[in-house]
Amino acid sequence: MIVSYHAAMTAPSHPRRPGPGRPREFDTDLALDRAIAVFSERGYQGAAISDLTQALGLTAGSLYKAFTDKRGLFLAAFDRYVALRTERLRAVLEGAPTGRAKIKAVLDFYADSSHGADGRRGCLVVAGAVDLATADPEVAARVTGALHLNEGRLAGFVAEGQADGTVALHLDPMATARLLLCVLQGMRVVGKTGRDRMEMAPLADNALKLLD
Amino acid sequence: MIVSYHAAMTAPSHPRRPGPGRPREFDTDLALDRAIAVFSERGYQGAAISDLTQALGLTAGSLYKAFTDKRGLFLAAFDRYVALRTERLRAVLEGAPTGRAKIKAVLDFYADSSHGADGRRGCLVVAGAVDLATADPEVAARVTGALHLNEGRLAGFVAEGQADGTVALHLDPMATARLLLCVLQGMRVVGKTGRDRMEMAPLADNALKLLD
DNA sequence: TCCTTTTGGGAATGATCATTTCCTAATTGA
DNA sequence: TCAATTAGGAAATGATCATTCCCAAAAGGA
Repeated sequence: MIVSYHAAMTAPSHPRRPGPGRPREFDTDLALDRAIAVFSERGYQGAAISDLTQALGLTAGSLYKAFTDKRGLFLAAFDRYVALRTERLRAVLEGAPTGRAKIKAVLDFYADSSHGADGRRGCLVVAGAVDLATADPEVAARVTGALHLNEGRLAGFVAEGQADGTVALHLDPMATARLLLCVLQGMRVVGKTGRDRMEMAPLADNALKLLD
Repeated sequence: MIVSYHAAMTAPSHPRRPGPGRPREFDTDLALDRAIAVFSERGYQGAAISDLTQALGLTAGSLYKAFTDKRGLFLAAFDRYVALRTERLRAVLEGAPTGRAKIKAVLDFYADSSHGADGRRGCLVVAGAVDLATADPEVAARVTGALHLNEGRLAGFVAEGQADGTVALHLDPMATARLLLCVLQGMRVVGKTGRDRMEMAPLADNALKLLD
């Protein structure tokens, strides 16, 4: 019997329809949250099933019944990671009135995610890019998709800023968005070496110069 | 008998003193060049010894006699990678007269390394950061060292640009260097998803706005 | 020439890993 | 209440992996 004292990190997936059979005793989202941490820290091949069963509090049998595969678990964790980050980003974006303010919020969000223990843990998209982009076409497609999603969001904010007068008109929204994307992903790489807030936070403000 | 048709990628390591015993039949630097490619593409744990022996054209016995360990091979490949990149960077820097021109050269160099097949292959420093930064303190120290080396170089160029009038004086050299470092490492991550030159090259010019 | 040393090569080894299997338990639906 | 279905659990399995061992070969030094 597994008892979850901590709820999942929010963003519940589609609730399971009851159906026949013994009900699942663990919270899938909570398990995926922990899988995200293990895969982010150790990489895909560096995360052994025994590491995962221990971190998720599951036996190998339950893990395989729920997620088919180590690869299936990674894909589920990846999808949840992207959904979770998207939701947190949306929350952070709520107060931002202008295109520039939205880009500032995104930069702050990534600077915050890239320092201290969270920074050391790293980004699952980056881990997927490094460990599986050349070996697993389906993971590669998801990594590409996640980056393009981000790039598109940023391009939208640049265009929005150009419309509201907070971003220079001479900039190419796509090229600027791609550069901002590099700044964000670069923060995640640099953050893996353990930087503090004093080092990362100022990057966000300085990067805004790219919008002038 | 192993015959090397291609010389190593330049930057020979310290030549081996002859000593007694059967002479080594393979070129250590060439072998390391190939190990760099395998580790960069597949990550540390994703690169099996059988992958490495095949790519290096060595048997497991020879590999272990020369490099002790899989870890030892990775460390040797890492050191060679950093040395090789440093030398190529130095070459690219030769024609650059001002601080700004040097930073432009660095950005161009990374944009070039991050597109096409080389971009897909990826950066060994990024791979080390993702796969081993939390698990292997010695590798973590080398990754940190490589990034700090780069950061310090960039800070020097910023200060140089401030002295020669090509970089704005109000900028903090360290903070600006750290932001440029994020741009560079971010290019390497984004490049893993297979971007072409048209996408990556303009990033270098646009990033120069950070120096105004 | 012979001894020492180091390498090349390939098979053997032992560990680790991902996955499966089998049994028990807990549900739903009839 | 019973059949069908699904989950929990732990041991077993088979594959893969990193590493070692052993032997033949190629050098230097005495």
